[in-house]
Amino acid sequence: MPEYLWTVKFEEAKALFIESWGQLGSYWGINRTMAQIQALLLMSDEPLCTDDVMAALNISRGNANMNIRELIAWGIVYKTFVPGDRKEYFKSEKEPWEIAKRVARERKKRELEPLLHSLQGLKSFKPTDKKGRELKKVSTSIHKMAKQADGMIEDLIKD
Amino acid sequence: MPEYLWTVKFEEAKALFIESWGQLGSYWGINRTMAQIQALLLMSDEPLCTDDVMAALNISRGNANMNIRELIAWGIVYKTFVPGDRKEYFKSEKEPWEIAKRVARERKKRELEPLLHSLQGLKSFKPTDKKGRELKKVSTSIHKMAKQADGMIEDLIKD
DNA sequence: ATCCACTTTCAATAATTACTGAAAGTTTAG
DNA sequence: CTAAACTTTCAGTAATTATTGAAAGTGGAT
Repeated sequence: MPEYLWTVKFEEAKALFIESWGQLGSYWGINRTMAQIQALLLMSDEPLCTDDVMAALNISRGNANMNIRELIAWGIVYKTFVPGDRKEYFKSEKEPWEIAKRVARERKKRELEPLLHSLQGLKSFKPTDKKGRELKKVSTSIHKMAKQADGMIEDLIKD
Repeated sequence: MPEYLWTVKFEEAKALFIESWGQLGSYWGINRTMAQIQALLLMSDEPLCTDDVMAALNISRGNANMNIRELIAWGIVYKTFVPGDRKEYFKSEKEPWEIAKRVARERKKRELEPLLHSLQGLKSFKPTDKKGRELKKVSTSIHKMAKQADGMIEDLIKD
């Protein structure tokens, strides 16, 4: 088989994968570039440096740097060092389940917990009329559901 | 207790609830206004019309109309009619679990299924070198995880 | 047919969010 | 110390997404 054939196929496959994963980013609640950087690292055997990422995805240094830091903050990308090189290199967590858990943990912290806190605040509201009772009822049942979801996620992500 | 006290408290409680639910919208993957309209309907005993929603949330007719239609498309808000009135009125599904299921179903359809389709396309990629094998490995394991997630959601949302 | 009471659409605009690139900051080697 | 190699920041800009409001559309009543 001539080399150009598999080469193209590999590039296609790679592009398709990065693109798909980027789209899925919205499902995770992370932005497209961040997801694409992660996809790139995910399929790369060796760690990549900032310039590699910039070149592969055609993005600026600032953008690359910011999103890589964010991925590190989410705990799904690690910093590594290549002997004899001063540059920082990055590699992705490769275990899908581990990635899913960390994303879930982070989103819980950023989104679910603040909601639980607000709903908690509603507990001190004492209804005195029909509308008040309705609000009370709804917020209580949502509070319960949110706590239940929180518990489910908690179970899911515990180490 | 003087009336202004509980009145203010009800308004505060209501605002807090709408605000929180709106923020949570991003967790669900729906936009802020849409989530707020839903919160408003959720805590209202009687169905509301477009003008009620516009007034309560200070939004334009077009915006209200669009987002209400979208909520209906997601299956979490219903159209109802008030006898002797030509206007359309809307009420929310009130059962939290039912809402959660419908949101999950819709997002699965819009986001997870397209990803599964893309990953399916990668199955025809036959790696011929190290990089290719790496991509193959990663995409296969993610395909598996996505299918597993799909199955979990499928179970969760089945009637 | 025409008016009225509503609903829908959509081009223009506003608000938000993401990205760039150059300048400032940091670290290491010599 | 200074220079070089690299990383971070951030004001400006671009791209995307949400919102407005007026005009067009719909359908029932007279």
